Amino acid sequence: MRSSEVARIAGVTVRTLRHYHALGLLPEPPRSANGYRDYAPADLARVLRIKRLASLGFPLASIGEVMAQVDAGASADGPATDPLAELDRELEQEIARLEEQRRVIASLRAERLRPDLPVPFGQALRLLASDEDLAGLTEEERDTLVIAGHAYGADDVAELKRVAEALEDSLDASAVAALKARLEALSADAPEEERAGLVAEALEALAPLIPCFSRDNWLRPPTEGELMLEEASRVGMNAAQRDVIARIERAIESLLDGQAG
Amino acid sequence: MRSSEVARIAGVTVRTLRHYHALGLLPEPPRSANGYRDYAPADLARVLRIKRLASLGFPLASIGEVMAQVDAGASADGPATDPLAELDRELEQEIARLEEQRRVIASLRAERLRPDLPVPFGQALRLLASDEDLAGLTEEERDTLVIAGHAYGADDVAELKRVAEALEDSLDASAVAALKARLEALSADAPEEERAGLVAEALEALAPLIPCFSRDNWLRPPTEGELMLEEASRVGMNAAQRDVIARIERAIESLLDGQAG
DNA sequence: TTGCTCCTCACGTCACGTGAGGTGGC
DNA sequence: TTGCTCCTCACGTCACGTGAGGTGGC
Repeated sequence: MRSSEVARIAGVTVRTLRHYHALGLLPEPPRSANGYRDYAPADLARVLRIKRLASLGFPLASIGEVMAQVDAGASADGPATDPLAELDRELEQEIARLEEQRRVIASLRAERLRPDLPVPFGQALRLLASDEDLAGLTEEERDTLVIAGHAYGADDVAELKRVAEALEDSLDASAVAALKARLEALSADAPEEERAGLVAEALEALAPLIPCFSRDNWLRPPTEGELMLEEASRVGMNAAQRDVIARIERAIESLLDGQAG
Repeated sequence: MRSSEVARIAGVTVRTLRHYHALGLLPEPPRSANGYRDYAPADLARVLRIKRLASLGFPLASIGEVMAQVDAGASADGPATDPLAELDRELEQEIARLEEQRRVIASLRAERLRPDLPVPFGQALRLLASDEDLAGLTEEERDTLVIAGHAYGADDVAELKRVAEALEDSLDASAVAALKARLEALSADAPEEERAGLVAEALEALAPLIPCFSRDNWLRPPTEGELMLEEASRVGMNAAQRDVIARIERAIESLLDGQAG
């Protein structure tokens, strides 16, 4: 019979038959006088077997072997490596992967988190910033958050959450906003007096948070990701602004270091 | 920074970065004097965002749009078509497909059926033939079964099961085997007398099964698959054998046709 | 000169889909 | 001559992996 008949009856396309030929899964039938392929019922049967095994999830590359094993009568001797069992394990793993994706998606949707941030980081962020805060971020701030989301480990996120809880009742939001505005307005050639003032006021405002900070997190050598995070957070800052930030960080570090002694 | 740094920190390969460039997902950074790409923190952030969205299951081709939608602040206006919801539906369907495959595999394993036959057909076959029967099939017989498995619909399988049940208590297995042997031994030039005798004896032996046969199944016009099935079942038979089979079938058909009147 | 890092093609993967361009029987 | 069916390349899909072959700074 013609290729189109085989294809129609088997429910595949002619191209599929060619593909099976190319893979060596289906033998090339003899040609009739006009060069058309002339298939026998055995070829149809083989196509049907291939189709069924493929529908179970076997890759075509392994179906030849599976069919040979079935034909050899894998029933009696108890096959050393059961292809069905192996395939089942793979399907199980694939399903587990997809279900994990769905769980993450469900969390993102339920908590209205940014889908391009890790869920735990996004949750911590929720405690620190309102929807409007997040909507009003500059591109640089958003990129910094994305890099932080990647660089922060579980302990960093825990620290973030502690800070967030402390913030709720101990911090004066308008004071923080005022400090942030003054830092942004700081010109590159700001005098030492102005810088030192900013550092001191910032440390005073941050004082209630110091106990939340983790000595481990602050004093261990930074990872590559954390270095990139610092770089990202300083994009667009001038020398004076970087100086002030660095001095605040060093002050916090020495406070934490002193705690231990 | 260099491409290898970005790749290492982001946990991808340099080739992946090139791929994102080629897709237009990641802008080409400026080159330094030696022609090396010089990435900014914003590029790292973009790679991280792409990676995370890809890990959720978004195809790369749609991630550009998803990121734009996230940046546009899809939070306030309630996005007309939520990409996360759509993705979740697709994942759900994919999981359902894989679970169906696992269910079929579980049936095949539990009932020790041939994995290249449909489960219901294999179950019916189990009632008709023992493991040894199936192991002793010729290639032609096996191919015929495979094609039958595909050609038979639910009603054909039901008929098969009725026949199997009737067989258990009403049929003489040795008589059937003897008839089969005589048919196989029939020479192409067998005289009419011998043929007619075989037809009559076969009909007598099959008599208890006639009530199990479905008038609908036997008298409706055959499908293409059924025609191929008949062709497959006659592979290797000579003219006399085909004649005998055809006469048995016609006799059964006229019996069933008569039932209705 | 020997490594190391970067660069640009370009083919391979998986199971086919989809033309493109040509031929034989009605 | 016009359709219809078959044929053989051969590129495209998806997200990169994997060389191949060349270059620049130590």
